Formats: sequence, C-alpha cells, structure tokens
Amino acid sequence: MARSQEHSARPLDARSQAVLRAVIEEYVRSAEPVGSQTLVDRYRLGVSSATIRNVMADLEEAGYLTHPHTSAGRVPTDTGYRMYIESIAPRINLAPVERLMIRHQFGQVEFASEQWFRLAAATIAGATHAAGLATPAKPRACKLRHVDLVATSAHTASLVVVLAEGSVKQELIPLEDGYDQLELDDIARLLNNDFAGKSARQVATRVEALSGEPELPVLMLRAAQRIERMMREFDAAAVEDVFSDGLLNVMEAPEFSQSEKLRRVFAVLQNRDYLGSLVPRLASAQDVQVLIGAENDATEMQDVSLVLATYGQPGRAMGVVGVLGPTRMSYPHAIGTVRFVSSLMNELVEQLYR
Amino acid sequence: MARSQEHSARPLDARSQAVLRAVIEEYVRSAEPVGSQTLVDRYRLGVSSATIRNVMADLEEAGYLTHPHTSAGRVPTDTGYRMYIESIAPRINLAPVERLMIRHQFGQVEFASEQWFRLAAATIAGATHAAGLATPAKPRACKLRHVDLVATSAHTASLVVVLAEGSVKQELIPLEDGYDQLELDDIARLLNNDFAGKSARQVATRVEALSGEPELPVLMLRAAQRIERMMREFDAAAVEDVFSDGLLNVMEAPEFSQSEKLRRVFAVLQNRDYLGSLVPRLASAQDVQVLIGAENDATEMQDVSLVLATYGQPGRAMGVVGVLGPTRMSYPHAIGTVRFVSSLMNELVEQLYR
DNA sequence: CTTTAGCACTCCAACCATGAGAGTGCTAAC
DNA sequence: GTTAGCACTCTCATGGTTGGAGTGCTAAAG
Repeated sequence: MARSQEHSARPLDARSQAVLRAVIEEYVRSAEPVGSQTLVDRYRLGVSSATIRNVMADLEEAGYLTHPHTSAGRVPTDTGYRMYIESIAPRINLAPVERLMIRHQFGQVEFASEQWFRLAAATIAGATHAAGLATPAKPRACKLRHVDLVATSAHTASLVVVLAEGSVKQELIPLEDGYDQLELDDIARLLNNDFAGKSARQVATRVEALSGEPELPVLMLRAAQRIERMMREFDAAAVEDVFSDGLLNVMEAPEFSQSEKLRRVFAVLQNRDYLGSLVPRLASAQDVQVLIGAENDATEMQDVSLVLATYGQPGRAMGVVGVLGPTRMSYPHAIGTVRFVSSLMNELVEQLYR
Repeated sequence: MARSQEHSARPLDARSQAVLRAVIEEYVRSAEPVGSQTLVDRYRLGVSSATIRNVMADLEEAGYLTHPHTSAGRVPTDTGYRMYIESIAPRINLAPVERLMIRHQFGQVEFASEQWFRLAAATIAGATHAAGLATPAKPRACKLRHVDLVATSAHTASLVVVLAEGSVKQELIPLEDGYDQLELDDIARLLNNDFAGKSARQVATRVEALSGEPELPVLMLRAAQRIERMMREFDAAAVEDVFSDGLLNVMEAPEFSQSEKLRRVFAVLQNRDYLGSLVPRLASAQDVQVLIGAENDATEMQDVSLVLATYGQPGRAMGVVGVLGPTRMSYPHAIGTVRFVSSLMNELVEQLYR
C-alpha cells in the first residue's frame, strides 16, 4: 500500500476525512460531481450543507478535490483517492460470501497449472466488474527438466522441452534424412543425460563444448542449440504473458463513453510490455499496490487505476494479479478481491513446490 | 465467395456497375455519404451528375444503395457490397510488394508451430488495418503420440501429453507417496506402449479395461484417466482458441466513435464461441468467404464484416484465418490478404504433415 | 429514347440566444 | 464554529434560424 506521497503530510481531522470519504463513495456510485446538498441528504454527517461547503473548500485547497467548473459539485483528485485508500486499506477484508464464491471457482481447475492465471483474471473481472489482469508465475531462472523428440511426420519432429517449474515449450525441427523414432529416442536420452537440471547458462557452455566434437550427429547438435535458445528466450522475457479478462466491464463505465480515452487504454493493454514492466517494480512490495491515474507513468493510463499484487515464491517464481478499472472504482472491493485472489494463488503455487 | 443471394438475380449493365463500384470505393475512402457531384469530379464516368442521379435512383430501387435522409448522398447496402465483391473477387490478387512483406514476416518463426496462427492474425491486422483473426489448425480427431511423466516436486508430477499433430498438453498430477523419477519413467513407458497411436475413443475403452485390473499402480490408472479426459476435451472443443490482433485498428474507424456499437462488437469477440461456430460452416467452402453486416446471424455483428478462409488439410486438421472490420472496409485488399495468408498457412501445415 | 441543365425542395448541421437548475462562495446572524 | 440566505456563475437542454449539400423532377437538347 505504501507509495511515496508528496502532498498529504498533514493528517486530516475526523470530519474532513468523513467528508472526503463520502464524496468519493458518492462519486464512485454516481459518476457525477458531488454537491454539498447531496452529501447532507445521503450521508449522516450531522452538519448543514454550508459547513460541508466550507470543508470541501478546504479539501480542495489541500489538493484532495477539484471542480470541473465553478458551479459544479466536487470530484476527487488522484491525491484524494490515495488519501482515502490509505485510510481504509488496513481494514479491508472481503465479505465471506464473496470469498466463498471465489474459492468455489478455484476449486474447479485445480490441476491445469497453465490455466491458473487465466482463471485468476476471469475471477477478478467477475468479482470487481472491472478488467482482471494476471501473469503466469514466471520462474526467475529456468532449469531444464526433460527433453523429448517425437517424430510427427517423415521430415519433421517435435522437440518438447519441459522446464523444472512445470512449463512446457515445443518446437518443430526438420529432419534431414529419415531418422526413425528409435534414433530420436537415443538422441533424446543423450540430451537428457547431458542437460537435465542445468540452467540456461550451463546449457549454453555445454553446447559450446559439444559444437567442437566432430562425431556428433547433426540432429543432436541442432536440437541442443534449439534448447539453448528456447531457455535463453524464456529467461529473457520480462513476463511471458499478461492475460486480461473483462475489458468489456471497463468499456461500460460512463467516463469512457467518448471512445478516445478508451482507445488509449486499450493501446496500453494491447502492448503487453507496459504491464510486464510493472512486475519487477512490484516484486519488493509486501501487500497490494494501488497505482492511481497519473501515478502511472504511462500517459495513456491517466484515466485508469491499477490494483496489483504479486503471488508465488520470491526467488523462485513470481507472478502478478490485479484489477484495471476507471480511477473512479470501488477500491475497497478491488483491494479486497486482489488480496484474496493473490493469497489463493500463493496456496496453489506452494502446493506445486511443496 | 459463393453465398446464396436473394436479391441480385438480374445482372447490372456496365454503367450501373461502374457507378456502384465508384460509390463503394468513395465511401470506403471517405466514410461519408457520396453525392452525385463527387462522383463526377473524382471518377471518370463520362456522364453528368444528373445522369448519375438517375442511375443511383435505380440502384437504390434495386436495393444496392440507400439514403440516410432525403438530402444526403448515397451509402451502399449490404447487398450492394455483396454485388461489388462478387464482381471483383475473381480478379483480386495481392500486390507483389505486399506478398513479399507478408512472406518475409512468415520467414521469421518457421518452427514454433504453436505460434503460426498468432503470426497470421498479426500479419493480417497489419496488412489490412483491421482486426486479424486466426484459429490454430485443429485436428479432427487427435491421436496420442507420446506421454511423459516428470516429477516437479516431492508431491507433484507434470503429465505431458504430445498429440500426433504436434500439440502438447500439460497438467499437474499429485503424487501420493514418494515416487521417484525412475518409477515415473516406468509408468510412462507402460502408458506409451499401451496408448501410443490411439484415438481418444480407443484410449477410453482401453482405460475401461485397465480399471478392472487390481494389480495396477494407482498412479498409472490415475494418469490414464487424465489422458483420456484431456484427449476427449481436445476433441470436443469446437475450436481451441480464436486469436485476434489489431482490434485497435477497428476502434479507429469513425463509425465506431460512439462506443455503443463498438462495445457490441467486442462482446462478440470476447465470447469466442461465435467465431468458433463459423468454422464448421466454412469447412465446405473452397475460397475466401465474405460475411457482410447483417448476413452474420449475430445481431451484434451487424456493423462489421468478416472475410474468412480456411487453411490446413480437410479431414486432418483445419483452421481459419480472417479479417474483422467495419462493413465499410476495403474488400479487395482484405480478400487478397486473407487468400494469400491462408495459402501460406497451407504450405506450413503441409510441411508439417509431409 | 437518352442525356443534361436548371430549379425547387428537403433536410441536416451548425449557430446563437434563452432560461432553468445546480451548486458555489460570501456575508451576516446565531 | 455553524448556519441561513442570497447573489453569482456556469452548464446543459431547448428552440428558432440559416446555409449548404444533395436530391428529384421537368423540360429542353442531342
């Protein structure tokens, strides 16, 4: 939750806090600037609208609220949202009903580990009515577990590489002159003996050594080089994939009805690098992180917020789950959901490494 | 290209055809209703605007054009587009420069067969400035090629299933009491001996037989059941995945500036079943198929057109590539691109089965 | 019989003025 | 410190007006 904060050094008195909170909650509900009278009508603040106006003027002075124009109600600023979130974050816990529903969804696909992160994104999208994001848990540095060479036709074979953390990669490899499956098995056995348990770097040095030997079957060297490249690419990829679900939910928000803003947001999501680049930044964080509007350094993201958390085991394999929604989103709910889903994902990963 | 047609039994005379064509090309360019004067100015039709007006009135009568309102220019109807497409389709061929560029892109990832269809979608999106669609080539009925059991931790193993057509599936499987890798290898060997080359159905009957035998290791039966389920699910899935790229291109079209229509289109794409359901419909077609606006039975798709073609080998493995764009799209270009990309994909698949 | 010039007509889109309503900030009283 | 009251500001919806684009028709020309 911690994120350095230039503005709000001075804490607010209880009433200002209550008003800020009421403004935000009302604005999240209605998507329209909030006037003093509305607050008096709907929230038990115990003072008149004139007093509220004074308080709101102070909050605006302090940078927590703004005016779209003189005779309109107040709208929270990014700083306002942050203050609000920090004041409530520790107390957030998802309602038991929701926990149950989410846990139930996770019960379904216990074993297809490749699907976990998709499920996480879908669940989050469903629970928060915003877009759910998730990346698979990417191992820090992969180790080779097992290699397989399977003939798929007379002139091609499938090279299957199983990495220690459960990922599987596969490529086609052309066969020059009719190898049969038995020969392929031999080569696979040799490769396994030589490479199993090795990291990308270790494989690379080993391949170097091999390429000197003249007696080696061509195919063996070719396959070894492929394996080396696959592992190197796997390690190099910042994040293998960012899966998102429920983008439609975001499109439905009234602030995106003029498609210009929406388009910008999509542009960022389409280009997966941006979200990938967040993972290292999050790695050190303990709890859920919230990035509000302009706090995201990408200008395209100024109108949306991210609620993110890591999962997995530090130093072994880490992934990210989160919510992308309009800045005007229900943060308590989003934070609660993300926190809970990340804890579920933790359990799953732990089960994998136990 | 063939698609039954209620309206246009009677062929148009040359001049009407030329006018229809000019209206469509101008409308595709400008996105605005086309007036008679504009046509005279920009297209060498050799007659005055009054004559054009008469011709357009006839075309409207015949159902190929409409009016947004009395004093506006003409806009093509879906029927108009179809007439146009059918008159030009046979002559469409992609410019050599474009062929070269596309072929170049395909040269890059020759071997990662899992990525082919993504590349196809990306290429189509780039070439047409619309959204590219592609599904992987899905075998009609899969056969088991090879099974692998790899321990990933003390209590879990990774079950890797390689199918005959090059797909790889992977699942986690819990290990009750400390199997070591050698025992896993034994079980995998047994499974391979028993199941290799078998279809989902054959595997199922074999599993049934096995479940009677009392001496069998628990893990072996468990794995066998999993394999059976994975293969059954693979066969049952109408289409494994529909990958789309370049949705942003579609968002940029002016007709989608009010986000309502756009949202509807997205809703369909998000829900992959719709596109999947098109595959069987296409299977019988020889050439590129064009589905224009309301010809799509989904009401959400009324404002967009699909240009689709199959690739692969009938009876073995078929997939679909295509374009999704506004009804007002450049059909010659789209058809040319899709036709060419599908032929490239054919080459790739053939290479795989050769 | 076909083409074209001319013209009246239609309808949209943009512009402006107007007024109601929402909400503020300020002042003075409590 | 709080509140009632009030003047003030700004937006938004409404309605009337105008200019222009483009049509359909008619009558003349080819």
